[in-house]
Amino acid sequence: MSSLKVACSQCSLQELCLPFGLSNDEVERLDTLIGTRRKIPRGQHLYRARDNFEAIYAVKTGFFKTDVLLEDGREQVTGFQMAGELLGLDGISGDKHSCNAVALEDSEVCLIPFAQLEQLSSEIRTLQRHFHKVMSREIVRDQGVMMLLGSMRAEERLAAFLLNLSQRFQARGYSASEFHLRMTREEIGSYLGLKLETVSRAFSHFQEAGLISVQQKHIRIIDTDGLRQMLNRPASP
Amino acid sequence: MSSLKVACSQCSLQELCLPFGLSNDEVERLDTLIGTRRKIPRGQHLYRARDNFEAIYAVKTGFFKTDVLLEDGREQVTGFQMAGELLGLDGISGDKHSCNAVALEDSEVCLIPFAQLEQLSSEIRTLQRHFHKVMSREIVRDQGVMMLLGSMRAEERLAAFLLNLSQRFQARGYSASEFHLRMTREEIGSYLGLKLETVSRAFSHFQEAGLISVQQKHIRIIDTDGLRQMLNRPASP
DNA sequence: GTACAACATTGACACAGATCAAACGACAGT
DNA sequence: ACTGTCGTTTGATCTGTGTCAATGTTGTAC
Repeated sequence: MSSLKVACSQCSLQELCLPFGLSNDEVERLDTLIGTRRKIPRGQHLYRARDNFEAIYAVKTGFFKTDVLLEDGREQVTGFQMAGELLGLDGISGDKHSCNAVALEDSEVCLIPFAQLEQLSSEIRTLQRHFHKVMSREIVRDQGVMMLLGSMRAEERLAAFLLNLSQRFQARGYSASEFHLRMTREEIGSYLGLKLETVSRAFSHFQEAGLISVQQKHIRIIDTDGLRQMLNRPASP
Repeated sequence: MSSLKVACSQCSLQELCLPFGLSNDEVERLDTLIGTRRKIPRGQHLYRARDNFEAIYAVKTGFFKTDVLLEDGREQVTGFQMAGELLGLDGISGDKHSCNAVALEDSEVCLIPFAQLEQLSSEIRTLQRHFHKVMSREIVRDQGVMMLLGSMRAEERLAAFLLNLSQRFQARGYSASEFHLRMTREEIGSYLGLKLETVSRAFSHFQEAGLISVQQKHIRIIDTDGLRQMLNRPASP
């Protein structure tokens, strides 16, 4: 786990990440606080539930999952995070992390000491505002996941998941229609409240229907509108 | 919808609400910002999805639900809020509310203009800190709901729900073992990702098992530990 | 190149919870 | 007290997804 100097002002993810909306001057002040980058090899934890909380993390490169474990071993994946997204907001409330964050591929994160971030955000209005928006966006995202888990059927969930990934890849300059899944069917299933076999069958079915093409972890979206129409389909007559 | 002057410094909910941890002086500064209280009769909306966001709300008395609606009419209840809890944090991210907030009984809320709250929280360190904790707590709560919806069986979900309500009533000085549900079976079901019939059957089953007594909306918890043991029960052989 | 381990697909069957339906209870308005 | 409405309970049946099991595929270590 090496660490090196890094600067938001040089970072191509500015517009997706914490510095969004800041002036050049302000980004430079943010730089003074974001001291180090950390490499997390695939499979390793960035933090674990019950670890002390002192910093949040911005994904610089790579891909993470967050999950919560029940005593009996059941796992719930609560999210997948990609470049520019923040990790660790769960820790603020109780000074301990409440979930695990695991790298799904070799990744790098920028470490943002939280006490200093609070200090700086009380000085820089736009930073404060943006940080609040980021936290709120997380709450809204969670509402969406609840909708998905509480009211949608298996194939709707998977369609929503694929469309969401597609849109996030696109926002990062990657193809919206072709990408590589970093997570296993089991992790997708855990996130969507389904078993891995159900996920696999839904993939196959989408492929048969000509909506996507699947080869293991490689996904190509052929018919985005068709996928969208999979949503809002309560029952199937 | 009447409005009247109100002060945190006089409020018995201080310890559960936004002023938590503030000094007397600081609470008085908070008073200057929390101008009005609003009465919301049962069944009325406090706000709706897509309403402009300008304030958050603290529940002074009463009981709310928040929900998200899909175009096809499906509803997902995303939470129930009681005295001292904040409503509206979802609106910060997009300057519009992303869910509906409905009073489940005649209620009163304190209106907290958000721009002013941000201003004050940049001046009062403990307020800033506490506000961040409140937002983070919401994120952690949502993780719990995801766990519930994604990995638990019907009776586990209901047991978790009852224990959660019980604990929150207790924190407000009410009985932990005896309370009145403000929501219908359908609303509970929507929150828990179940149909109302399943909720009703689970209540009946808990009653037969001697864990609780149910008479319509009146609940008495007889065996808290028994209820707790309903959790962490993956499968039944 | 071969062998192994991890992950993915597919099929057959089981079951938890959904759906459909009927009856019951509580409460509000007359 | 009577009636209608809304919410709840309970039963019978159906079905989407889980479970169990076998086979296929990919990537890695030797």
